[in-house]
Amino acid sequence: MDSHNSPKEKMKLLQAKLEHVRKQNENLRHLVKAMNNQCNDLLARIHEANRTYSSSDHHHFNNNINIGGVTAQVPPVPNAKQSRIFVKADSKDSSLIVKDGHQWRKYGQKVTKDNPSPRAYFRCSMASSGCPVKKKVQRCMEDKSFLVATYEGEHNHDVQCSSLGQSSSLTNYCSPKSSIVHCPDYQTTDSFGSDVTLDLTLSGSNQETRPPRNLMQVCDDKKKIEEYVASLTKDPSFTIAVADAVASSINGPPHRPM
DNA sequence: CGGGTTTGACCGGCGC
DNA sequence: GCGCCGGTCAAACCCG
Repeated sequence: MDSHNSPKEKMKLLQAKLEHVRKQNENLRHLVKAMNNQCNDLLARIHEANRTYSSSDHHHFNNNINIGGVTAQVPPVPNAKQSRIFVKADSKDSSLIVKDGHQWRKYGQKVTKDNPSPRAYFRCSMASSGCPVKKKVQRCMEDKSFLVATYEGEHNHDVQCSSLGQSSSLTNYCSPKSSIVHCPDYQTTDSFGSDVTLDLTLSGSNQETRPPRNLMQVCDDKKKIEEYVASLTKDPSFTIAVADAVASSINGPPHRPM
C-alpha cells in the first residue's frame, strides 16, 4: 500500500505523530491540573466538615487520605464497626437521605444538643432477615451542604440491586446529585483502616447514575482496579496501544455508531 | 390495604 | 437521686 514511503518519510510521519502525542500529553496535564484544583477545593470542604466533628465530639483526626498528592484528614471512628461518610447534598434539600445502594427504613428522628439539624435514624430494610446494620444521618452543622452518615455494623446480604426503581419511597439508589466521601473503618483490617474512597461526583453534573455499592465492595473494587492498573502499566503493549489511541484521537476521532 | 414515614413518648446511660 | 440526652418504640398518619 504505502510501499512508496521512504524511511525518511516514515520517520517524519512518526515525528509528527510524536509531536501530536506530546501536545495531547500537555493538554492532559492541564486537565489533570484542573481536576487537582477541583479536588483541592473539595478536600478543603471535607476538611472544614471534619473540623466541625473535631469541635463537636472531641475526636482527633489521625487518618490521612491522599488524592492526587493532596492530603486531608478524616475522623477516626471510635467503634471499630462504624464508618462515616460525608455526602455532598443540596443544602436546600431537607430530606436526610443518603443513597448508598441499600434499602433503609427510618425508625426515628431526633434533634440533638450540638446540632440544630435533626438526626435521622435508619435500620436496614433487611433487619427482619437479621441484618444488624443501622445508620444515622445528620446535616453537617457548619457546612449544610454536607450530610454526615454514620454506619453501624456490616450488612450480611448483598446490595438489593433487583429492587432498584421499584420502591420510590425507599432510599435505595446512588444519587447523581451527591458526592460521597467515604471513610470506612472496619474492624482490625489494616487494608481498610485508613482507606478512603472519594466519589467526586460533582453536584449537579449530569452524569449517569452508578450501580449501588456495598461499602466493603467498594474497597474490593478499588483493590482490583489498582491491580489492573499495575498490571496494565507494566505491559508495554498497553502503553503502545494508549499512545496509538491518543494519536488517532488527535488525527480525528472515528465516529462510531452507538 | 399494606408498607413506609412521622413524631411524641419512653427508656437507659451518664454526669453532677 | 435527679436531670439531661441520645436512641428506640409504636401509634397515627400518609401514600401508592
